[in-house]
Amino acid sequence: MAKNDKQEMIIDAALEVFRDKGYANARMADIARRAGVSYGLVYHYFGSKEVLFDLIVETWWSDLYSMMEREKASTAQFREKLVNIIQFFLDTYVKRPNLMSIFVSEVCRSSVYHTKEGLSKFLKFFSLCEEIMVEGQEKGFLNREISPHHLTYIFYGAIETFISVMVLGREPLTRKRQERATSAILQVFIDGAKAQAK
Amino acid sequence: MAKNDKQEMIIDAALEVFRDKGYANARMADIARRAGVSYGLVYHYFGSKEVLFDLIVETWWSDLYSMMEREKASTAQFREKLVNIIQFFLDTYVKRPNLMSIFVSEVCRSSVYHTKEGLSKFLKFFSLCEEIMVEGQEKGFLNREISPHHLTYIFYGAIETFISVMVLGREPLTRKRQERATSAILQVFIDGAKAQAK
Amino acid sequence: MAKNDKQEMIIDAALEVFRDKGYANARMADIARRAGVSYGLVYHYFGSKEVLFDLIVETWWSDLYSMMEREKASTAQFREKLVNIIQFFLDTYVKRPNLMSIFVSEVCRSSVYHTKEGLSKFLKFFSLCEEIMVEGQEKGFLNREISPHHLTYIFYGAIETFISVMVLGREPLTRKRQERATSAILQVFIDGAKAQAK
Amino acid sequence: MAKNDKQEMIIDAALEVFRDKGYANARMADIARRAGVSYGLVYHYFGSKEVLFDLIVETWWSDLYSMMEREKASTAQFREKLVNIIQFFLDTYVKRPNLMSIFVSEVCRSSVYHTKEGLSKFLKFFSLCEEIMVEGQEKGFLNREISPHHLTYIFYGAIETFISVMVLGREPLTRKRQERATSAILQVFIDGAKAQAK
DNA sequence: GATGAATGAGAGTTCATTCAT
DNA sequence: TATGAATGAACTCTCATTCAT
Repeated sequence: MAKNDKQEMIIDAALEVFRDKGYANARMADIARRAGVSYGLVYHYFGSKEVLFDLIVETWWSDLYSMMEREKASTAQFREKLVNIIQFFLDTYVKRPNLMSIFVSEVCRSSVYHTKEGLSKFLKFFSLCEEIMVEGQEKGFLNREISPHHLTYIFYGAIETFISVMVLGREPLTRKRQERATSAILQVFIDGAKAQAK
Repeated sequence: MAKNDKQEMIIDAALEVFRDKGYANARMADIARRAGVSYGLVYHYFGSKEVLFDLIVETWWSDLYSMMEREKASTAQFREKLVNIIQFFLDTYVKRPNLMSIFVSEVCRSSVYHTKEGLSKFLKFFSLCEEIMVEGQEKGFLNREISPHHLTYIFYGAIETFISVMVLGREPLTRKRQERATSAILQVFIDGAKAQAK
Repeated sequence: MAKNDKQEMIIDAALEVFRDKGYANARMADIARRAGVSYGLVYHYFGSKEVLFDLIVETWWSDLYSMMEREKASTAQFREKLVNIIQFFLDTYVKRPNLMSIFVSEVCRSSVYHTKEGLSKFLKFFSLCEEIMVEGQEKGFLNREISPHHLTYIFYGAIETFISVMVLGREPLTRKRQERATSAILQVFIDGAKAQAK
Repeated sequence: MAKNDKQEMIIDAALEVFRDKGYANARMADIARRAGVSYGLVYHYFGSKEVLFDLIVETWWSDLYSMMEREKASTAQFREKLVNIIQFFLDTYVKRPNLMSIFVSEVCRSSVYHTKEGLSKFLKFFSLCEEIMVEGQEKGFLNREISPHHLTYIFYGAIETFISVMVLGREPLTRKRQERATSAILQVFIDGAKAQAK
């Protein structure tokens, strides 16, 4: 108990510090101080700054892949799958805002992160997303003439930009805003933004 | 001549080093070495790492704003304006790949960058983009029921994700791919990704 | 123990290095080397060169003020108070020669020191000294027609010049010399230097 | 003409910069900028920072020695000689305040200065002063029982402290204050500060 | 005479990490 | 488990000085 307590306090502190300062400017001493432990203990449990960071980021990827695999295997309607993907991001923003911030600010575009094995993490996600898009095409929901790559970029780009704007502005996300965002993304992605014919 | 030569060599070297290592891990000595000058000279001309970085990023924002203002004021068809915005990003990727990389990796999501006045730079861009979306709604091209904020996020998110994937994968961009990407974004944004009725 | 040992070793080393090279030319690496520790440890304990220097100088001011307050409050004869003030400086020269050197060379006239809050430190000392001079006037020992400012400058100037000459010449101060200096200062200050009438 | 103009502008600028920042923190670029010339020209004329500083300080010593030699050789009354010495310092403070500031802040106590041949400069001055004190004793003005060393320290210490207080406080010196300071120093030095018998 | 581009030794400081206790 | 003293590589930045023009 006590052991897990301290470990979790360190991880929580790390989430805050990485969010506030970014990986490069986060100091182990900051993390230890915010967790209320000595920095020796951070090393005792986590070995290095990089390991601690990777551990945190790994929980994100792991959750993301789980969700994507689940949707891929699911028998739900295609539209429902898209909704679930959008909701996953928005829910994570609500429930684990620090993790979401770190993903946006330190992972999804960071050259530093990508010098490591980071690119492959993304490619795996994109690949899962593409499979779902292919399924949408095969089931007759999506236009077969548009490449699944492109579909993925547009769909994911919309979500990521939404999330990023909220992260950067530290905006709260109410249930109502969440629904409106979801439906806006879906509507444009499926039906386009053009003016409705009467 | 000689003077501008050296200054430009330093800026070019900085573009490469910032692209490769990111702001935090870029060393002034790297930049100087790659430019073939002493690091004293980098300070002679640019004062500090931060100033040098800001100078580079400023050229990006300045070009971006110019383009957006031009499109806003233009009398071209709405669809044409969207095409021009997309082309601006793709052209910059082709002509100034290092600048584009830095924007993607160090600016558009960097927590470090956003602790400074960075957020306002984005808001200004989004605001210009929204004005164009509003124009599209007023001219009857775009659905008035979707908020201009949302339209902006979706449109820009698609572009940014395209660019990011190319940057991270260091992919070349042929004219043909450029055209296909443009039309994919436009088609989905305007008409949606749903399967075409026969 | 060990902790205080190292801290004191660093302070002692700093006293030597600041004395030998002055603040501006003292290198933190010198201090660390002379203390037999890494320079990281100097920063661990003292944060910066300036903090370390200020800490040292503060001990001087603090001791000086304590002595002056003590004399002010004392019920001793006025002449005795002057003797005690002179003795304080001479004793400090004997017991803490490095501190005295630093005061003479780096504080009492240093433009660098005075750009900080240094001037006020002096004014406080002068002010305490003046109060004692006023007391001397009120008790009928000192000539009321001479301004307490002037009395202070002359009295203190004599002491400081004695000390400075010893510091600059690295002269030893025997008990006997100490007594002769004290009585010379007192005699001239009180009775003047003019030839004695027979 | 033009040549001397620039040289003098550089020296004047150096006086200001050395006064404001002290030798260690004065930058050649500051001096050049304040003189309105390139820093290459400062080197062209003066060779190095140290040479420039020494040149300035040398004018002080040279003027001081001239005055002291003049007084030594003079047939004036002893008291008059003391007055002239005091006046020399006060006049220099009025006419060349920057030079006086530099002497007080950077020369008279600076350990940096004294690592060079600085101490001998002082000893020469003290030696001249002592000769005058000896003359005072021999002519029956000064008490023969007080060592000429001590007489020198007390007399000079009074002057230096007066000057220092004005320098540090950047106080103006009116003719009236000048007279009062002179007579206070003289009175105490000759007759002492003790209360006058009625 | 005059400029300022160019150099690079050198200094302060940071901070991840180790390890004795 | 837990601490924080201790280390030193690494980095940014300064600035006196040189020298081609």
